[in-house]
Amino acid sequence: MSLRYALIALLTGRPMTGYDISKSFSRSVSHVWHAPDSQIYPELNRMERDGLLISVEVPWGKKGTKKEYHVTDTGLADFRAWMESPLVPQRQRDPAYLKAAYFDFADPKAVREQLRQQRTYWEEQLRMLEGTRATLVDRSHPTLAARLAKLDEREAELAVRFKVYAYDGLIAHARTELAWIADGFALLDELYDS
Amino acid sequence: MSLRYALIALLTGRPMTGYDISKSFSRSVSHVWHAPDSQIYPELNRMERDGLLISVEVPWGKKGTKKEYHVTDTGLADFRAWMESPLVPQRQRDPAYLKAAYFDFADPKAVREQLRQQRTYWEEQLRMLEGTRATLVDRSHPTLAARLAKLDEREAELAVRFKVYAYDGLIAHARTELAWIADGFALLDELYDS
DNA sequence: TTATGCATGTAAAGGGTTACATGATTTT
DNA sequence: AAAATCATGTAACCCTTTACATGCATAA
Repeated sequence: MSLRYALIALLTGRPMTGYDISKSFSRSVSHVWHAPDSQIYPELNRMERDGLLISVEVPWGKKGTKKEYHVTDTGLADFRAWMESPLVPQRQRDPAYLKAAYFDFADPKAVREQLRQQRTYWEEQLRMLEGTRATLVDRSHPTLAARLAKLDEREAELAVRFKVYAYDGLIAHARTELAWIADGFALLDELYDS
Repeated sequence: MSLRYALIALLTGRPMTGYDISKSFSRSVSHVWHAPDSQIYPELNRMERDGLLISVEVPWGKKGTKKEYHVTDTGLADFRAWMESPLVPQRQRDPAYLKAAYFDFADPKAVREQLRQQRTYWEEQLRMLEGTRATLVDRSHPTLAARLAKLDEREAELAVRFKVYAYDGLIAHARTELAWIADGFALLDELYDS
């Protein structure tokens, strides 16, 4: 059910087409939420049916049109209600920890290779998160900038600070993963090499 | 697909019934993986059909029997293959970060209440994780103890160290969440109270 | 004898992934 | 003229959740 709130959140910045949203979801927004096209378009239709969004037909090229989605008052009220509802704790289901607990079943070389892949992945994540964080701080992030234009300075300050706060959480998480991976290499050295 | 490997992992410790597994999944094992009864029993049947497990009928009470599942050689080979296969990075989809990025849409009082709930949840998680970690270190953890009985000291050392390593990752994660939550309270104080 | 625990599921619905499908528009 | 981008989906499958269903065994 969170997909629909991720969509409303995005659309509070500016009206977008399904395609725009899809692109956002494969770029910086994907740090906070991800969904493929095939999930986005049907959900937008359901949300319009439920009155959370309205679509406006906008000309595209010579003959075509595209649908730009706007958040309705109902949609915004729904979003606020969700924002204030208690957060259901996520169940642990990360294969990385499951695998780590049973590393003794795998060849140490294969384990090292996996740790290297994980390290590369999280280093890249961290780099992107820090890059996006910087664009939030200097207010150059496109979606954020669009939203800030509609707000006064006090409101803009809040919007920016909370987004930076969310990114700080993601960055801390990435750094924790990297530290754990480094510990993994050290453990392998201790258990197998010496 | 990881559920089946979580099940094999558990069953390498000792043969179990679906009920035993279900109980493990709602106790300490849930830190690493979680699944409800309704997912476990059908999956065990599919795994037996696929030759990864065999079930042995064991008497239970006067008339009844229960099915104890054992990992087959095929199952173990499959598990090892999975252990050495590359880890697919998990897509980010945690509502906590999504919400945090839009805290300006919610009433500060409601936000504080959510942070309190999150803090309580993670404090409890941390307490449980540290408790379980201790039972791994002193080898009193029941499932681990059962497995260690079948291993020599060198193998036992590896099994224990990797499990502790996995828990260290989970503990670091919980601490990172708690630090982030504390930062959230500080941010609210700064933005709304002074 | 009543409550708790042990044992094993089915059914329906929701959410997510992967693959496929199609056509217009803009850029090179 | 070809390639990249914009635009909008459908279909099938898989995994997970929630709710329901049933009955025996053992301990208080």
